[in-house]
Amino acid sequence: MVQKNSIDNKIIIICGPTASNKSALSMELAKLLDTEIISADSLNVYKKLDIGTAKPSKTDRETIRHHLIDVADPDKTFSVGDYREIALPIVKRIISENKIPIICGGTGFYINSILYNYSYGNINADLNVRSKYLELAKEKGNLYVYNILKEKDNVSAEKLHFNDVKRVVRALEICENGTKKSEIIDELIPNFNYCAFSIDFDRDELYNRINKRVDLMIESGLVNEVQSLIESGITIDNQCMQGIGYKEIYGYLNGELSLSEAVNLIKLNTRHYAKRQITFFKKLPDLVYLKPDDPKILARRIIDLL
RNA sequence: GCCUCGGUAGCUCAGUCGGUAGAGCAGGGGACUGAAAAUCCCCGUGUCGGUGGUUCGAUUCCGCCCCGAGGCA
Repeated sequence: MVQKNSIDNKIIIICGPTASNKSALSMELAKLLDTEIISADSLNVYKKLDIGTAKPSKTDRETIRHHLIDVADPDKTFSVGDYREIALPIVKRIISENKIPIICGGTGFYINSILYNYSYGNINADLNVRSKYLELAKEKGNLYVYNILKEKDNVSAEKLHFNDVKRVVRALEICENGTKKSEIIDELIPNFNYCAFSIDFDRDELYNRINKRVDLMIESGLVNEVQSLIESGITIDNQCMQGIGYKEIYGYLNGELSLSEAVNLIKLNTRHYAKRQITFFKKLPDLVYLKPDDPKILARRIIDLL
């Protein structure tokens, strides 16, 4: 066990692209620090999505307490707001027990919700507003909807591309509820004294790891997992089915793709996703990049750095 | 052996009536305030198979050669 010094408000963040060994590192670290892990992953929150989300194993979860895993049913929507509402109290509780919480995950958007007091306009998702504008965009084009936003909140519109329909619609959603997105002024000061780490694989190596991992998921029964989700009534319209690995296998089971086409697509989409994650995390201040190594060694190194 | 069609970006291909070339995909970079594994934006120099010839100038026309696909013997 490692001596705990002044850990006021201290948290550890293990982030970075998919397939970079974050979970293994967090496990080692949690063991050494005798603490708990808070997952920051937009699909780990869903029950029944295990293989395709590379969810931590039962054994790992019995050894170290994990949070924000299996907190939503697959037919439900889930948002950053939901995430923060559950995660923040847990982080605070662990700190109050004089331990250092470990946030581990690849969803930078979720990590930010813990780190900063984003208000998100304090407005919930409004499915009616969304579908209204989405349909309008389909009928009359993205630019048409964008121009509506321009009238209602020009400042926000200026910051968005007219094709970025989801963000345009979200901005309109905020308008419909009285405020303007551009009037949100959040002071972005970290809530915690954080140390953030990411394992920095060479791009080629990371992509190899991704390809192998996808093959492994298929071997482990991803197709069956998707099949049983479908049998339980989940469709492509459910939010969780937007997950990489799920939408492609859905396409295969639907007869739109051959299995090998689906698998190749999963690999491709995962690579693209990893690249987006890398870009996102570049903006996290003071992120420490670790050279790839055995998780136990990396965990030790992190403790030395604390 | 003869005939035909190909050989252009990592891949699939377009194109230049002769003035050294451009799409999609891959790949790279970026954005990100309640869908984020989502959504969106930007980035294209490559002995135009090789070699001779014609020409002010050839990837483009002509000859020969090499490679691939098909056809006839």
